[in-house]
Amino acid sequence: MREESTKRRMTRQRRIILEELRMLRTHPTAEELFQIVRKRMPRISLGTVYRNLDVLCQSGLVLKLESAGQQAHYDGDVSQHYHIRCRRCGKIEDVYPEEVNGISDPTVCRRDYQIIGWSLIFEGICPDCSEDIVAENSN
Amino acid sequence: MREESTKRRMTRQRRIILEELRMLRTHPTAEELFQIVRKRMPRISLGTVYRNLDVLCQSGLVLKLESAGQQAHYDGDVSQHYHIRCRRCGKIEDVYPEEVNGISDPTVCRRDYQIIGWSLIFEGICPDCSEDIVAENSN
DNA sequence: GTGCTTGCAAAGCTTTTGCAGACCA
DNA sequence: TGGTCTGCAAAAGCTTTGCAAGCAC
Repeated sequence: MREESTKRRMTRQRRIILEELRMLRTHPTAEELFQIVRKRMPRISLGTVYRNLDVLCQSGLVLKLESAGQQAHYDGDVSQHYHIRCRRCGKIEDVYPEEVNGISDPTVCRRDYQIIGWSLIFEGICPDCSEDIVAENSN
Repeated sequence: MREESTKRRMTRQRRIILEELRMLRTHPTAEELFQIVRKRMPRISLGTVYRNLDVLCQSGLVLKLESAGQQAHYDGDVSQHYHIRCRRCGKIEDVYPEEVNGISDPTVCRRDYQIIGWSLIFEGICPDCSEDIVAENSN
């Protein structure tokens, strides 16, 4: 069965979540963003924040920074840039392309951090799944 | 109070977990590795697998792939390489340095995948935490 | 009016932890 | 023998989901 694309609606909740996230220079968790949005919409629920962040990610308007086992962080800036995470407090900050001098020598990226390591992860659709998707859509 | 370094023991469980992980070319979750190790040690518990993977990561013998979706994945190969994750099935595969032609043009990384994006995450200790650590150790 | 979305609360999943007994060095 | 480690089970923490009412289009 072909998956129909769902018609999204720009609800007040969705708009405010996006607005607030874009105003932040930090990369809040869903919970943190919930606390912020709550000031403008006291009755909004955490579940709604999660649902909307998910929709916004799928639309490409928001970036989800996943870190397994812990809380995901969200980024309202989808332009090309990288991140640095503090292994102790979990805070995530931006790293801009001009700060990085190549993946083979990434130690010189932010002078104020003690760099321990880095990871480069590509995202895509594997050959098996590509086949499945084609099969699904040919029904 | 200064943290004393703990004396680690190479128990049968720890050894087998490391052995099995090193034999795999995949990057299993704790649960998956648990199922594998279980065949050799039927009474091992999932908690033990988690605890040992944590110890092995701290020793630098194992890599924890956190930014890899919901569950953490573990890698027994700690030599320099990158990863690619399928956004549909969650599978993680290796990407070797020679396949990557620079972070500004990462689309040419694996011909058999449809690349959607990539992320570069640095890990370190932020300035605030560095201060805290110094303060803690000066007691 | 249709059907996507919300608030609320409960459920689900992954990971962590407390404890008593077991085991490595 | 001492202190680390294990198995078991319960707890913790983050995220998802079911449902009836609400709202965007």
